[in-house]
Amino acid sequence: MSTGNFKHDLFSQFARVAKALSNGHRLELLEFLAQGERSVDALAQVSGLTVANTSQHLQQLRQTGLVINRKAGHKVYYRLSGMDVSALLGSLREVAERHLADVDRLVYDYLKVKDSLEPVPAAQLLERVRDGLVTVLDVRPPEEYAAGHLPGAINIPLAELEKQLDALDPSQEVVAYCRGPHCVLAFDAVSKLRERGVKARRLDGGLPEWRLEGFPVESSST
Amino acid sequence: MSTGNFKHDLFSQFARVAKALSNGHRLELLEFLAQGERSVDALAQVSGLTVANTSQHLQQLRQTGLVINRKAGHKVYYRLSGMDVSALLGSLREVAERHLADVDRLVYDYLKVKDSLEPVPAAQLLERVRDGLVTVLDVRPPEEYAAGHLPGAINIPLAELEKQLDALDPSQEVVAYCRGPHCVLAFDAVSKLRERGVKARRLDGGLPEWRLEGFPVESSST
DNA sequence: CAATTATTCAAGGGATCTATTGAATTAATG
DNA sequence: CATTAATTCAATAGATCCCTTGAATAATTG
Repeated sequence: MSTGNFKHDLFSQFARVAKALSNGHRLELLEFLAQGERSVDALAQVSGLTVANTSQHLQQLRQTGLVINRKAGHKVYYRLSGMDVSALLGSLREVAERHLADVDRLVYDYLKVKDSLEPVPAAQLLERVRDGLVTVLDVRPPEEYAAGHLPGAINIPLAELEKQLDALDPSQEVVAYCRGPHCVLAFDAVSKLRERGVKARRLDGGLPEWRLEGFPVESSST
Repeated sequence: MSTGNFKHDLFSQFARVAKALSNGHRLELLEFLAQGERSVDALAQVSGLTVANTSQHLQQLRQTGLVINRKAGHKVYYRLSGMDVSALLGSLREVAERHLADVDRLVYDYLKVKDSLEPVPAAQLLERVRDGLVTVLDVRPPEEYAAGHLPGAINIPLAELEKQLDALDPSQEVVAYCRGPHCVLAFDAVSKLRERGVKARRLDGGLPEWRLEGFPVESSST
């Protein structure tokens, strides 16, 4: 009977994919890649890993089909192989948050205390942008903003926020977002804005989650 | 700055969950558990693993919150901790099938050749059952059927199928299902039925996927 | 063509994972 | 209360994973 072998082989393949996700550094790399395409050394910089180490992790991700790369000049650019990878990461995040007490506590301690308000659902934000009611604020680094952002969003990286407060219309509510549901940038931005008396909330999820819902994404790259 | 530590800790936790999924045997155990609650030795039997080994794998799954257990008599029964775990497994499956050439080939060689017809979507099956147009056939072992099955489905394990052909109304189309999208039982059942001249198709997905769509599940256990 | 930049390759030690074995718990049974 | 059944625990060897280091490969630049 080859059916036993088939099942075994199939599950082994699924396990390969899970194994690629079974390392914190690789998950972090994937979150960066979910913002857009990036070169190896750019990823090494933002993740704080050695270049060689980054390269090896990326190759593992590539061998399991989670990312693909292209060579341009003497740089190699990696990106997610599809939005289904973002969906998988979202599933993983959700299960971890729901069933691991450690995660729940971490999230509560570091994030929830900073923002007791409910985040704005993506669909609702879209409506309110159409009606001109809110300013959408992207607090990620400019490279990530350039690679893709919410339509009409303005980009003020967190570090610049205090200096550029006047770029915001004080009569409008601000909705801030960054890389994903657990990215601290948007939490910090919202809390800073509120201290300055600006009405601010967080988007529910970051750019990858917005994309996954099928909403339009603007790109500055020409 | 504690934000770096927070991110690191968080991704490490996500990685723990992925690590629990990074072994073929554990994935197989999870697929069995997605059918319903089962004891350790029942799982050891169907998976072909040692009892001690099965127990250790189950404990790893438990430590990452993917399964929970309850003690009854001197048996311990494990089950999935939630349907989000089924959803995560589905995501993993989908990504693997879409991006790993090996999986695509495996599935094609072992399954697609057996059933060139498109499977029936769950929603469509529900309609046709209401109209009394189809016989729903559950080809899993009786324990799994007892733990939960599609409303009105009859249970004929694959091995019994030839003997019990007369239990099927020959004028009706049969829709067969089993444990999931890659479970061979339903594929084999459909092909056997067609050889006997019975009009047969497969359900798209198994019981866990049916549940995930929010459709009703019947249970024989009293 | 030599020098530089970005990435990959190769080898190593230390840690972690897996399956096996046999003993230890725990709860039911006679 | 001794016995049995189901599960877990503990210890072990072999495999795999992770990071570091230093060299090798390509593509670009002067």
